[in-house]
Amino acid sequence: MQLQNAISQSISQALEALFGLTVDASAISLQPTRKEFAGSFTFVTFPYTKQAGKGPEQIGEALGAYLKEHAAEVKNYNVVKGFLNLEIEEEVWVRLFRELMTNPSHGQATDSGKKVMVEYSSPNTNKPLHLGHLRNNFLGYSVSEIMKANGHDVMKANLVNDRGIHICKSMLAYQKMGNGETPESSGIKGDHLAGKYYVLFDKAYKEQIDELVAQGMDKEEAKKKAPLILEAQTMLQKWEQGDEEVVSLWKTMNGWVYEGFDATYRNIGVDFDKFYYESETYTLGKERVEEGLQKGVFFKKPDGSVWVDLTDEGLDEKLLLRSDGTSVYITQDMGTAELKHNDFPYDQSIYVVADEQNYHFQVLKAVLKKLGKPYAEGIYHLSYGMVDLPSGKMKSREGTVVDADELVQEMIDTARQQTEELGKIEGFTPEEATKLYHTLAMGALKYFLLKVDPKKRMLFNPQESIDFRGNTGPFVQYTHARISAILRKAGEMGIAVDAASFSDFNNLHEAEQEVITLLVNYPEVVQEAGKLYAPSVIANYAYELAKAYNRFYQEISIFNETDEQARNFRIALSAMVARFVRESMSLLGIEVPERM
RNA sequence: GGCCCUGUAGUUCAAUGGAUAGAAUAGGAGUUUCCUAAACUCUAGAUUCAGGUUCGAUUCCUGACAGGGCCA
Repeated sequence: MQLQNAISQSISQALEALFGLTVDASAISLQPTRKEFAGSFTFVTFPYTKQAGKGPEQIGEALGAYLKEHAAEVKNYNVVKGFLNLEIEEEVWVRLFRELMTNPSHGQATDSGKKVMVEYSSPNTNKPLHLGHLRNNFLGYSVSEIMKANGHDVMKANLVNDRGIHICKSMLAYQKMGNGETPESSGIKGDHLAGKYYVLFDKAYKEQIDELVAQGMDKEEAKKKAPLILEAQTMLQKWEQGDEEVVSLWKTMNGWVYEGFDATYRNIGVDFDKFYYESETYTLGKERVEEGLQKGVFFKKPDGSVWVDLTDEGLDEKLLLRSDGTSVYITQDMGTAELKHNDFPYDQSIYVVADEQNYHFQVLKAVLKKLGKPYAEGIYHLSYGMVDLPSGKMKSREGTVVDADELVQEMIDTARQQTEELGKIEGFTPEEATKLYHTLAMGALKYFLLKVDPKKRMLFNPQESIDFRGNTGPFVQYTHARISAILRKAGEMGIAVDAASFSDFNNLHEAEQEVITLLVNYPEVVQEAGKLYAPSVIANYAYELAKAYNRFYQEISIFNETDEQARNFRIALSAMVARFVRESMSLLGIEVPERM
């Protein structure tokens, strides 16, 4: 921000004037002053002791005195050990506040000219979404919004895994046991219906295995020889040959699943600009293999399989094409990377995929680099950890999966219950109340999943995690609702929110100054979040802002203030907090209510 | 066996190499003639271990230990 730059400049000049040191202003780092000391910015003198030939405290004192004298922004200073704390003139804060008030694009970067593709969600069409998918979806959506705020042109893509043996399993079970059941006839949401048959398949398959083992067959062999799995494999072959009956069933069942996914996506508030289907892309990539062979960067083994040697990158040799000419996952991904780049010539391609695929993406990037693809450099794997339950890892086969739709519904029920207990729905129409419960439920859930560093495995405890107090989404939402009440009242009183209404105001409370500092900092936070692909940075910011405001709200009265300018300023300050709470939360995909 | 990720209060999470390691929750004590107490204030409590680099290490490096993942 400008203020920091100005101070860095002054420090640079001071170092030159006092000690004859030439230090570029951009190399001078300022940090926010810790709460227990007076001041807003802190300059650390230790790194300059040798060059200056003075002790840290001496340097601090000399710099502080010089800055107080020469830098208009600096009101006062104090030196603790080697830390120079600088206090800023109050009118500087008020001026900065007025500037951001009248700047509608504070926090929205100008067009960067860069294209960024974000692939996320990417579900299988054989079962409904679960808690892990929610982390993925929220991350993908939020990172997309953060990239937009950083001025990039963003395309959100979803690569649907709609083919393969897992779908055939559901289809086969449906053929055998479905009796023509449909989402309409059963009242079961399409994706859940497909999931039901996937589970049925697995159960029957297991029984067959047990039977074979009981007859004396080795377990591994039984897994391969069970009639059901053989049938499923036959079905996959038929699908690949375009068998009419199989393809028709596949289309029908996938159609149900898409309707189900659509409903879930709408409910959780995520969307996509483009869908890719693996059924359309799974044959791609073989041309890339051919290209690599011609360029001599891939090699063929005697059995005809194609490999790439990545040992120079610290990776292994990797299979790219089987000896029978069929492709593997990495082959397909090479193809889709090219396809995506043709569709949308990205500078950066972000893949939001779980961390079990870390190695896979290292390989993908390395292989594309070997092929000399310029877009390889822009590939970034946004890797995230599993969501664990208190009982351990989620396992679909053991029925310990937290279903996304059910979880959202539970959150909504909890929101309703809590709101009713607190007696907060007075004056709400039923529609407004329903909307509020949804907003709160999604706020709690999204915030909970996004406030944590994506890399980390996280624990989801259904009892403890659904909290509406403390460092949570609803806490931030509550702050917005409180401010909205203030703004409504100000409106009724005919007080307009504008900078002119407090033109002579200058006397800031500490709590007010803290809030302004946070507001002024918002664009940097957005930048930081973009650089790190980290919604958690935004979540922390929103929390800090809400917390700082609540302190102000508690300590300082607005409408009892007799000084009109001070009152107007506080209303304006409140309005700006509401604005940036709203903006930062929207980067997380979270809505904020007017009342709650 | 090789490679990758993660180890911080009882618990769930923070901390561009900087000060006395922050929050939340659970525990203890308070705040309502006043704009929404889903709030605020106070209190107690933690860096897995051993080396190294540095004026300074939760952070960087090496090695253990623990948890998780990937590749055969």
